[in-house]
Amino acid sequence: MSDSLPKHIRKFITIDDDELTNALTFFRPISLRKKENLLVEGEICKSNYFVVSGCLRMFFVNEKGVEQTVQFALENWWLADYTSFSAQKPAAFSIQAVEKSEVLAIDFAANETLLAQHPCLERYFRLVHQRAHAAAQYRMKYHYDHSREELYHEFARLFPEFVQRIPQYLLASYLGFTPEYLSEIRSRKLS
Amino acid sequence: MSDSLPKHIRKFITIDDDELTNALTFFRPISLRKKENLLVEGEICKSNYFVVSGCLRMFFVNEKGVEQTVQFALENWWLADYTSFSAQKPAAFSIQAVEKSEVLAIDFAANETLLAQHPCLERYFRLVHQRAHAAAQYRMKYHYDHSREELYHEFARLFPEFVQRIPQYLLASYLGFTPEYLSEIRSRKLS
DNA sequence: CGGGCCTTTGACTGGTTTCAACTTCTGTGG
DNA sequence: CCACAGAAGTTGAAACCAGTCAAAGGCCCG
Repeated sequence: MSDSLPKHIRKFITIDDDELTNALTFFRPISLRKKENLLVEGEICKSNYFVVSGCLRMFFVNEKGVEQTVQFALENWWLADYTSFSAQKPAAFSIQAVEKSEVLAIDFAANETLLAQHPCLERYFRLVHQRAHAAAQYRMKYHYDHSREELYHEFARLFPEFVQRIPQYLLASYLGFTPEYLSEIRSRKLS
Repeated sequence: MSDSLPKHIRKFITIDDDELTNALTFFRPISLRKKENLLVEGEICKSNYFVVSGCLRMFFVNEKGVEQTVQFALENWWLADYTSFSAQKPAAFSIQAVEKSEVLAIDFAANETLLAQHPCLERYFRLVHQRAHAAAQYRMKYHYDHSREELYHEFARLFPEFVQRIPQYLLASYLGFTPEYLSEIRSRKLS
């Protein structure tokens, strides 16, 4: 198993070696090929996923049958449909690997046991969710504050390597517009 | 002090009376008139706020000088600029009372002490942030899935009493469009 | 009773979508 | 290693959703 999760945990809390080692036994490694699914809309989101390497995306299919990407998760990010995971009820989203990926999964029940046995991890997950909450507030601000075209330029400025890494139609989907329009924006910028 | 916070805490965790009573001493009650500010953009978000009664909103001022509301908080919701609160750096948002409100505030330093003395509250805040994170995922879905007009009808269907309670221009701001357009939507529905 | 804020209405504008056709890239099997 | 099929990206024209601006009307609160 990679050591990226223990390293990530220690960025947020202090925890001794024995307890950390034991905690890690609750996680299950999963290897994914490109486009392989971890969760399909309508199923129950059984696990919370930590990305060791690669990239996941969460999406849903809208009324017109088009896939709308709502979130990406790169290395060291957690991802799940938390409404589904928390209540163990059907998910509104699907989760899929954008590229070949390694993730660590923790099931709902294992998660409860883990936190009961190692209460110090409550703090870790509190900080992880608080950070995600903060990020969601900023993300809403970006959407309110910018036109679609500006969203693209902002995103490309903030995450230039990521823009290279993923296909354009996924980026367009994430930013909330059509691949055709993204194509137009890009050609405009070149001239 | 109202008992709404202890009740809320006990919806999420079990905690004995003494510990809960002591924990409550860390919070400071604040009364707000309509339009009174708790936080102004550029200041540091010193506290996390729990709404006992009334309604808060978080907003920023865009390049055109227009206030954009990104979030409301009703009874039993927590609100803060969590980027600013976590790092104690200048806020990107302002927080203001929409109507006469009673809130409980906990300062950054008091929050750290509270959690150190009462680690069981890490779980409470973990669950609160996880719920907020889940809500943010659904909110993004709504924005991707619906036109502006549909957003209004969905919102009015889900929170009819709230639509009555707040002025239209704030609702328009929250849904991401202009008061003029909201007015047009409403007149269309009547005929 | 008055003033200012909120809401409504209408004409015009433009950013973005839709649709369809075409080109380029990618990967998989022969 | 090449060929080919499907996926991804580009281009352009027409349509539309929603914003902007300006002006008038309603309503709350002092």
